[in-house]
Amino acid sequence: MHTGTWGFSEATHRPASTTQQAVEGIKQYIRDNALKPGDTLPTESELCEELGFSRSSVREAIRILTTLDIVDVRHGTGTFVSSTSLKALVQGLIFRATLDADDNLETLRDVVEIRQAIDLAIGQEITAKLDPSKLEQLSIIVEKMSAKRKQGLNFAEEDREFHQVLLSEIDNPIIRELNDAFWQVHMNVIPLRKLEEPQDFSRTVRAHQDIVDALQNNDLKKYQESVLRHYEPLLTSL
Amino acid sequence: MHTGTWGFSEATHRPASTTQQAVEGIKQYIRDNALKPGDTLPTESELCEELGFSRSSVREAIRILTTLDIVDVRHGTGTFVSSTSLKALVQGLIFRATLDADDNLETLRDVVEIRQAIDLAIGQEITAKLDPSKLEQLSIIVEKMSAKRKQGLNFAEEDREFHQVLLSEIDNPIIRELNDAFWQVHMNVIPLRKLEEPQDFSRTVRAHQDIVDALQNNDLKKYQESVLRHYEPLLTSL
DNA sequence: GGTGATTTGTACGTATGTATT
DNA sequence: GAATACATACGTACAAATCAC
Repeated sequence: MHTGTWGFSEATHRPASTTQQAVEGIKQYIRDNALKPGDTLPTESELCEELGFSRSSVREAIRILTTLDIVDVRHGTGTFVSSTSLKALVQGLIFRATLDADDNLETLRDVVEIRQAIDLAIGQEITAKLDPSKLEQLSIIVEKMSAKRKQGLNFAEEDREFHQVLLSEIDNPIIRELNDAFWQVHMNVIPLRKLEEPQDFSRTVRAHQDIVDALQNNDLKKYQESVLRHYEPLLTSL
Repeated sequence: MHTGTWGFSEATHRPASTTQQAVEGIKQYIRDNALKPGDTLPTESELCEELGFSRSSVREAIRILTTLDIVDVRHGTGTFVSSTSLKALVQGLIFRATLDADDNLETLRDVVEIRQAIDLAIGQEITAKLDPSKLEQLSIIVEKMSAKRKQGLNFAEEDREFHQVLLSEIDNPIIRELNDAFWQVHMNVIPLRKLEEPQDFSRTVRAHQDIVDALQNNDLKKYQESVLRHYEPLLTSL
């Protein structure tokens, strides 16, 4: 039983649409020519000739591949191979979260729970690969966060950077991308809700500091407690 | 600083393309009319009027939303709201895996590692929500797996079902979907590689039985050991 | 079962906006 | 600024699938 790319078991073996054929054709072109991220693809008209499909079909195929972040189109310049990311996951989850934004916030809570689960799951690898220079980086970021908070400024970028540096020692790139993807979803959904209380910001900064401290002591248990404390104010408010 | 849906900080505030406007328009239409999965959207021509864009732009927008599994298009019938899934994540990761299929299998290893991490992370919730009827279901599935293995048959569907039932008690739907998404990626990528050895299949069946046993004893530690054993043959071969 | 109406799918032509040289 | 190459947008026509009558 072959189930195709989507994992369905399509009983009806309908011939793939022209657009889908074009999608597969372009994917195959990338593989055959071993194109790397940043490499240019043929122009739309060239792709039309190459694949034997009309402009419309090729364009719709390119839209699909753009959405999956497999290619990157720059107006007036050309089409390029993209370093595939989890952009589509982010978009899909943000839309889902905005659907029920008015009456409940389940999706946001789910997202935060997963961020917490990821941070907990990587605890062992993180503490094992302790790197003094990374710890130094983390400390500096927390200081910046603290400074911004005292000025009443938003420290979202520092927050993102903190978690990225924290994950930078993790071998598995997909975990790193999932981590950032859920961070993006989280931050895009938060504005739809009422803002956090000021005391929560203060607690958040302290929680980041706790994580650094735990890592400095190479203390897995304390790390996990700090992670739980980091997300606690959010989860209880949801 | 507003960063838009993608989390970028676009310095150049270029006006969104017509296609992107159409995407947002259709999303907004779904929200405004509180459409639920399965509900029909206006026809393409009606959407063109409603949004004021040409058919091509609306079509490309629909392609994007189809890729994100936000809408579902049926030829000759109409366009429907879809229950958003992680289909796009699956497609993107499968493509990534096929890129380096010939020389290495990093992506497959990364995917298996994440499956393992998810199964480990849910251990506490799983063992806490022990349900005899679910355990019964799991036992039956393992028996089916065992029977199929002895006949030399593929038991992928039973494997999928096992992990779905295992996760069915988890509250967080996104975790359930992630679990299934990574299962799909895993199974779609496996055929690109050499088949597993027969003794691995036997070990896999036993590992599933071990998981059921651990849950029957409500033994978290044994559950985690079983999960590790479940993925071990795969990870070492990668 | 067949026919026509409806809806999406494909093709092509033309004009316009955009970036590079 | 001009020329070129490219993507973007729109409109129209027809093909293919589906459904109701």
